[in-house]
Amino acid sequence: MLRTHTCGELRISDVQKVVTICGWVQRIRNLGGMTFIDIRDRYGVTQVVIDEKSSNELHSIVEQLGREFVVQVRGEVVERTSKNPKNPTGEVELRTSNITILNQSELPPFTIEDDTDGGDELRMRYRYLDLRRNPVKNALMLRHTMAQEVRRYLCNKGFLEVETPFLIKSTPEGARDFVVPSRLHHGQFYALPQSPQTFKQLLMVAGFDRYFQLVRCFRDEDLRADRQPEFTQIDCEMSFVERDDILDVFEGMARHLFHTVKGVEFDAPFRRMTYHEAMSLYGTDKPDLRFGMSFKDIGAQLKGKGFSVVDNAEYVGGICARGCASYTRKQLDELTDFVKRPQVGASGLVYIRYNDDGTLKSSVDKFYSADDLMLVAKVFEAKPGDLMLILAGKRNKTLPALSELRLEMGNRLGLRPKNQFAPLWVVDFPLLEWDEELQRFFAMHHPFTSPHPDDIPLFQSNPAAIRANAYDMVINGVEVGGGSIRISNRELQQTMFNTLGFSDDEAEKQFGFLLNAFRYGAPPHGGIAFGFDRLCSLFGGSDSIRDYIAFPKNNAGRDVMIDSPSSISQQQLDELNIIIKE
RNA sequence: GGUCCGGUAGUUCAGUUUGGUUAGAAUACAUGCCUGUCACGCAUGGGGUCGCGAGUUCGAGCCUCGUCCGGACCGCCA
Repeated sequence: MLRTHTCGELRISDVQKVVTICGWVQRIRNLGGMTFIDIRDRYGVTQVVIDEKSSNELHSIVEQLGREFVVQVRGEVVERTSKNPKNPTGEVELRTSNITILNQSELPPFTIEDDTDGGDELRMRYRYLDLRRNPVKNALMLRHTMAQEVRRYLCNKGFLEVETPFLIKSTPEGARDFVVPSRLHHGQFYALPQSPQTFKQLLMVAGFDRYFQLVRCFRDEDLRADRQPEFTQIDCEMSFVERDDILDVFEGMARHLFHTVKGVEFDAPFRRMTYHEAMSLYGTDKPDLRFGMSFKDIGAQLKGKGFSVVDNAEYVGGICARGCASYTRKQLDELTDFVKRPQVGASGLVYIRYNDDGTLKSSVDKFYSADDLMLVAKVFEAKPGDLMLILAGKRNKTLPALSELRLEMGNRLGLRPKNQFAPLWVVDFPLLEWDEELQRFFAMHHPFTSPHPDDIPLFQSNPAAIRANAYDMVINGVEVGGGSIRISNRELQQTMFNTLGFSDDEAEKQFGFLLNAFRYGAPPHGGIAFGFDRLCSLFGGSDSIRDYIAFPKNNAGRDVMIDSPSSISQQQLDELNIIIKE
């Protein structure tokens, strides 16, 4: 070893030891008579001191040093005369007689500091330098810890980690596949898995009754701050279980992670909310329960008073923002502009202000008497000082818009602190979604999700009303995981495919391997998959998952460091029998 | 496929509203001074294809069009 200690471990108890450390030059402070050099590695920063009495040879080496030079420093650990309480190693320093330059460094394009001067693009291009910075390094360390704890918990519960193939076949439904041309089979292609869904079901048929995998998944769709084309799932499946068995095991996993990684405990069981309840109370299937402000339907109180926007609306609902009656005209206009943005899509905003003196003032006083408004205030259980915000319109447009408004008010009122966590299960999702454009049903979760047993007759009469035996874990408004009890019956699976518009032939061609497997004794099974990158960013208190991935891609799906994707040679194209269309 | 924002010193930005002398600041870097700094301090200095191309104009960092790159979002993401 070129070192005896890391840059993060020397303490006052090490005084008088002669040690050797290796690391990068963080900063040089030359005070004339004496020079301080901060040496950094993964573990911390240690100060090296060189004084006037040192040899000329040492001084000439120090003169050559620059930022990010890699050095080996040998010296005696001494107690500092002026200590730095901000640094864990700040009570000691290394009095050196010997510095070896292991490698020089060009001047890096941005400073390697917690608050760097580098912009996003530059830091992505020089990701290996960005990874030297504490915030990014700590994010990856958090990810490591979480991966370890996931494995420890699931291993203790008897889960077996099994790897599944990456070169598989393209299937319809769901996201766009990444595709890999086959050289050995002209005109044929592998696809990269969007998830190991069918393989983990086959593992259940194989009798591996508790499976998990920390696995890369690939989806060729446009990116967002919380979406990468390749991302990691904690993928799990269990046999001989019912829904609540799975919820119990994985609520346990979440608790284990919160306990070991964040020191956070939850006394009560995670709240369980039906999809229907989540939509009507919060306008979304992933409500942020760090704060209340749930929706109240006030159609009954407001309709029939001559205000056409409300009278013609399918849905009239609102939220009550406590203590916001003092909002100025400007603030109310901002909120109106907010809900009218195309991304939110409401046509306008009605407010009712409950003044401190007990009177009510609204933007629609023309249509409503004080008594009318008081009835609304009663529904909201509003008190003097509160502000009621109301939207009206089509139900499936207004609920999501009101959800956006609720989150915006939560942000404005500071009700969404990063270090508070509100987990819940959302259950009883619809099995199917009707696509107006294509005039067909799509599986809301995926085509292997089993319907609620009571709802199976509805396949004939009203498929849209079928509830799925599916569930999501939601934390702070983020869908961190989701799963379902699967169909393990060949006939029911075929009914499902038929409802989705597959002919028997097509189903056989696409999913024959699974249907065949179901001929040979498939156990009842179900599972769940967690978005590991999202889970990490949630634990780390960040909205972007990119910091939790060592080498992420930018928002156009490019890796700007290695410059991919890129062209390939004509020879490679020829081997693959591929012609690029101009 | 679409909408919006940005591209000026190594870096982060100002300057664009109203076209006009030598394009600024901070930081980084270099040199000098400084024996307890830890965002060291002080002084001095170097550093620019104003993303690229075309156009308008006597004159373009600034206006117009195109294009490339980056960021956020909508669609999309079972």
